[in-house]
Amino acid sequence: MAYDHTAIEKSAREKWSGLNLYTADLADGTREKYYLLVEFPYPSGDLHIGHWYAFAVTDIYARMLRMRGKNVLFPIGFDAFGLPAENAAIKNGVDPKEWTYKNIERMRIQLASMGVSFDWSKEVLTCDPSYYQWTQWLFAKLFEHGLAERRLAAVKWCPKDQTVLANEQVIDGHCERCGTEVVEKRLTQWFLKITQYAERLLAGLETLPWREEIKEAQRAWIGRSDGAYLRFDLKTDFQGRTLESIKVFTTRPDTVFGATYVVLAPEHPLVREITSSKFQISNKDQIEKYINETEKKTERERSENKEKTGVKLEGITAVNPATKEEIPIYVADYVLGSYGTGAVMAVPQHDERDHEFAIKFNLPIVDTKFAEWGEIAEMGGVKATQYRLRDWLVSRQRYWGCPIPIVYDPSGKPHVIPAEHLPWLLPTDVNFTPTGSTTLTTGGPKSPLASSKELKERVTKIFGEGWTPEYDTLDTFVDSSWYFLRYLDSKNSHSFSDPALMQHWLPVDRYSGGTEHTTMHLLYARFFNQALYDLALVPVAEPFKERFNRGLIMGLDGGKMSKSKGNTLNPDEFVQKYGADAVRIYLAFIGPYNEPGSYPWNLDGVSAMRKFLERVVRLVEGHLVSTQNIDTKCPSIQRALAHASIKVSNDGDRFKFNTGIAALMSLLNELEKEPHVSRKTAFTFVILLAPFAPHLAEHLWGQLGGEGSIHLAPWPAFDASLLATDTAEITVQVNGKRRGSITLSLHGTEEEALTLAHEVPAIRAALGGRKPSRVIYVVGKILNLVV
RNA sequence: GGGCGAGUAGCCGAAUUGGUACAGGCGCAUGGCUUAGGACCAUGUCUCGCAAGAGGUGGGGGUUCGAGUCCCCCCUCGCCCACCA
Repeated sequence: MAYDHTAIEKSAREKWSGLNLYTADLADGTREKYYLLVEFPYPSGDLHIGHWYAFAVTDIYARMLRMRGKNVLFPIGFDAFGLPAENAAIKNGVDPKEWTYKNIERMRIQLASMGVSFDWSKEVLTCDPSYYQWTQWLFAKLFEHGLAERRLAAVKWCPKDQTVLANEQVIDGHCERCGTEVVEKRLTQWFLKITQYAERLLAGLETLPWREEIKEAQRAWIGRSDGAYLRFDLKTDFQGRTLESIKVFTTRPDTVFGATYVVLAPEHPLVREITSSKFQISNKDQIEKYINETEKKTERERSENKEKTGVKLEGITAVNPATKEEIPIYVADYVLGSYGTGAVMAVPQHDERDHEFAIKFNLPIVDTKFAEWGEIAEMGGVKATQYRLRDWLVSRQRYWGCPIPIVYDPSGKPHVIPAEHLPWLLPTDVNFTPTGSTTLTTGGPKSPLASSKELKERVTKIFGEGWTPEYDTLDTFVDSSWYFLRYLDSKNSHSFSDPALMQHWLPVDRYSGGTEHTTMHLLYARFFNQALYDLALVPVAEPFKERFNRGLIMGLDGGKMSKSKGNTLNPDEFVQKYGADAVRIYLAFIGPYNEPGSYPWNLDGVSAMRKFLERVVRLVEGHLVSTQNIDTKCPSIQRALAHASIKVSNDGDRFKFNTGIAALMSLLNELEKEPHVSRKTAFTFVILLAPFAPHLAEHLWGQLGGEGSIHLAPWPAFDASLLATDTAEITVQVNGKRRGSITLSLHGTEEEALTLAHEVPAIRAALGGRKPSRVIYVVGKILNLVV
């Protein structure tokens, strides 16, 4: 058999490992730099088709750019902290660290089987102290500048994973990781103040050449709303302390005349104050009961049950600042405590939700005039902007994560752990099982780290008696918010990254990743970098110039691959049968990589790619005997080669590998028709194929007598003039209908085109002797005669 | 419910700026080569028509000499957000 892929791939990989082909020289400023980044994997220990799609296809571009003379940085690492390691520990009693490093070891080998040209010399492992030392250092910087803050807040809690979650990790009221319904808890937790950057994150999008849908998804997530604050004075008939007013946020201050009641969220501090005080509210019990009921509800129940509920505060009213009328105040859970001021003015005439509530509670719905801004300002209205974005909750009550570099003094005040004590090591003497029991904080759950004796002793020893550790670890999204900075200088023990290298290599030129990270990792990383930029720690505010979201490979049934559906496919099976190169080409050919569509796996498709490669082998081997370069003078072959070279290159730039491969197939079809294909032509073809099928191309290169590795060979350069022909076939239309064509010099005039057109019988017939009233002539393309 | 994207052949998909719609592949058909073939090679493959020709990019309208591409309305699917005032 001419194409023994197993042997060919093995020997190609051996050759590469000896040549150190893919190590980027970051200090080399002589060639144009290109930082190609792909989201690093979690070391689950199992390489699936999704990984192939992510890495093998992106690799095509890395290889192509290298051959095109760019200084390419294509690094890889592992996002190695996270729950699965810990769950394995709980379930099987293995050490999370051991579990993780073993998986990494396995995945390195699996990744190598793809023939991906990663630069392993810059590998980062987020779980390694040499890495998380700097995660901690950066966190400390954010803390010092007021961008990390510990505060009591209503947070989302996953009962199964026994940890809090960031807003972004709650999907439809369920835990993003395990799908368990989340509950709300009031806990003191660490937050990164991403909301301070809402405006910057929006503005930055305008500077980026990303697909509109990615930008739009981020804009929607940030959720900017422009409106105003208005004050509704309270009218009370009780003695003692006076509550002056309720501040509401509205995007429609002009509808204030129609506000017929005011609603407070059950979490609104005023509600507590009113019910717990001596105020003369006649239905305190009822209100308290309602608040308790609301607290018991999950987020989902609260939003899914659209039936409006609420309780009126009896004995207290508000004054509409526009009409000066006294209006009732309600507590209702359709108003959220975490957005705006937690209080709204209800305008049933203009707001659907208010309308529904008004109907149910029999409140007036009045048609009103609209207020001018001048009037609103006179009422004390102040323009305001609100965001849907919430601060990023980064505390996790889990073991296998980066320890938060904080200690508490005897009074409970948090202090950053000084840099000299970093890395602040994750203790090993812990009970991994999260207990969920309450602790010293505020009725919060207990983190696994709280079971470590060593950690407590460490703190006492360094900071003194009465000092206590922070027991939570950081959300793993913090780890991955800066890993691409570390790639540039992964061994540096004095700094998180080298300023000069960052200056040269940032921003990342192209970032390839999954759609699911649009409002998580991609947003976090942008925020993190903007913050570091403001602290003069990184040279660019926007870390990623281009962003490409890839699609999804579906199962044979067209559905999303999942173990429960039993429609998963094992890439190893196909690699064994058809070879890694065929699998790579298949994935690249399955659809446009620059559009996040979903592409069903097709068994015939993989074998078709294998056949294509076999034809390539036959072409090359069949012409090995020829030492002459007979066809290199043949203009049609030269044009075909030039065309393919330019097409493959351009399509690569657009991440359209499907059409690039189609161009190679067309080229092969043409070459197969030639009676004689020279060695030089075969060389060219194999070089064009190299980014796609790196192993086979390496093999054929050797057979043809190529020196060294094909992956160091320069991309074939063709003069664009080769493609420029003197003449072109021009479509001739009569009244917009195609009636024939003429062949004409590109320098030909409209008169010449007309003369030639009149010589074509079909065109003459269509004209029927009439003289065109209008002639549209587009050089090299079309001649349209309007009669 | 709102936002964004998409809809092209039996299937996956091509179509730089508005300029010959369907490249490439799959599948299918016919023929060749074969003891045989699920291998390989050749040819064909949007629809109607013997042909000349006519029609055709989810449906309807519009702009234009010319629309898959631009504009308006509708339908379907996908993704994101969703009681965010």
